[in-house]
Amino acid sequence: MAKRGYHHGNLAQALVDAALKLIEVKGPTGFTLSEAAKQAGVTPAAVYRHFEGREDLIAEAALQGYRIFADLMEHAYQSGQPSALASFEATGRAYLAFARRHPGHYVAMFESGISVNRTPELAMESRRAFEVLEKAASALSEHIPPEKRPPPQMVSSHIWAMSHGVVELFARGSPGTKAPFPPEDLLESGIGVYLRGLGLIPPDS
Amino acid sequence: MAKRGYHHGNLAQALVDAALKLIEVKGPTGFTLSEAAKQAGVTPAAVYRHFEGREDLIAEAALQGYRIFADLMEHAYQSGQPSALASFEATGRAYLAFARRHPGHYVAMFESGISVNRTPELAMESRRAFEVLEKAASALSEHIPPEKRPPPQMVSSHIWAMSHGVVELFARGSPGTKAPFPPEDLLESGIGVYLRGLGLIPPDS
DNA sequence: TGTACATCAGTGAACGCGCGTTCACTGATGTAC
DNA sequence: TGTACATCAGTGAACGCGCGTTCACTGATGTAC
Repeated sequence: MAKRGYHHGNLAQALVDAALKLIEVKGPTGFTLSEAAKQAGVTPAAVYRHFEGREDLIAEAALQGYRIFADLMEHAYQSGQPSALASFEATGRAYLAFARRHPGHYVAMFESGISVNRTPELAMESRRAFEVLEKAASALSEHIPPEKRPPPQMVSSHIWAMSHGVVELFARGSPGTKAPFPPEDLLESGIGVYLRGLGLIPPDS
Repeated sequence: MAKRGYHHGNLAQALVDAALKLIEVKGPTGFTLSEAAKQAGVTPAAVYRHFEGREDLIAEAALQGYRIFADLMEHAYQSGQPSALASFEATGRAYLAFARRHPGHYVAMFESGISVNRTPELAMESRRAFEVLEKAASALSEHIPPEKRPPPQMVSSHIWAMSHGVVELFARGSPGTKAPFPPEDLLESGIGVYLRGLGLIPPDS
């Protein structure tokens, strides 16, 4: 990162970092290639030495986000072992923690409009992340009597939806929406009620 | 709407409609004032006879969306009366139905970046919509023993989050995300599990 | 019913702007000998 | 260790574009008499 005069040293990553900062601050719309270049102390043309163009730069930011996200989810899953319930709850918390700690990445991944099928690598990393959630849901399902057991993919979809909804509506400075509760509490309690509904937590705990 | 030569007749609404169509098709980013004007068969400058500018046009589209949304929610709430449970479930379904039937409005309201506090009218209509959800949650809470009753606003936040998450992740042609289940089923079942978790539906139904 | 005129709702040309992208270039770096 | 040279990673000027917005204008509409 040390600037050595003419050559930058690590421009590619500096551009990604600048892009992430811009996306975080000004939204996916506010990001421009020129501004990111300026932020990195470089001419817009220099970007083309490292990326194919604007879209490609966002895609790289998203890819790095999915990598961090998947790692975080996997780590959270492991941390709850061998309890299926603890693992599941940990991944839910990890989702929100990621969104809060890496808002630029989160927006690049979910709101920038880039398709996860843009490159095989991107598709792979996003699958890796969500497979953790599905695996956690699957293990959890084992504790439900088969006749009233919903498909694990449905369970993971529910949790994903609630997590994403909490992030979008309450965790960000969403315009004009004041959060009635801390997002962490909201997600925690929401998942709690949900798990109780699955019969996995005693009704009066 | 009939075009009477020089004068348009109902240009303001035609512009809103064009904006909604554009937002629906090309996302909140894809919308431009010029394009909307062209769509309506009019010069960009003509827009300024009816709106203060680009933002004002989006705000009007969002306002109309909140009006429809609030009406729909209120109607759904009424339709479930006098059962608190039926009312609650109906409002959840109405949320998703609105998002599907009015995708342009939905995006203008929740993804265009316009603040709900932009005008008092906008703030009022959005409050009206979400107060229905809170009222439904409140009535529902009456059926829960006080000592294990969560704050109604928390319950409505949970449902709002899950609804919004389902819409964003599974109901739209979200890039690269294939829906594992129909969004309607996903939301219905998710709310079902949640209500069971609140003890409002018998565990084995 | 017919005419004069004020009001209204458009036009079309022009603006300044920042954007993404291209191109020939050049200064810095690193390697072969 | 020193020099020649290929490669690399930047520059800076230029482009065409569509954007939002402004302005003086003009044709259409509707009303008073």
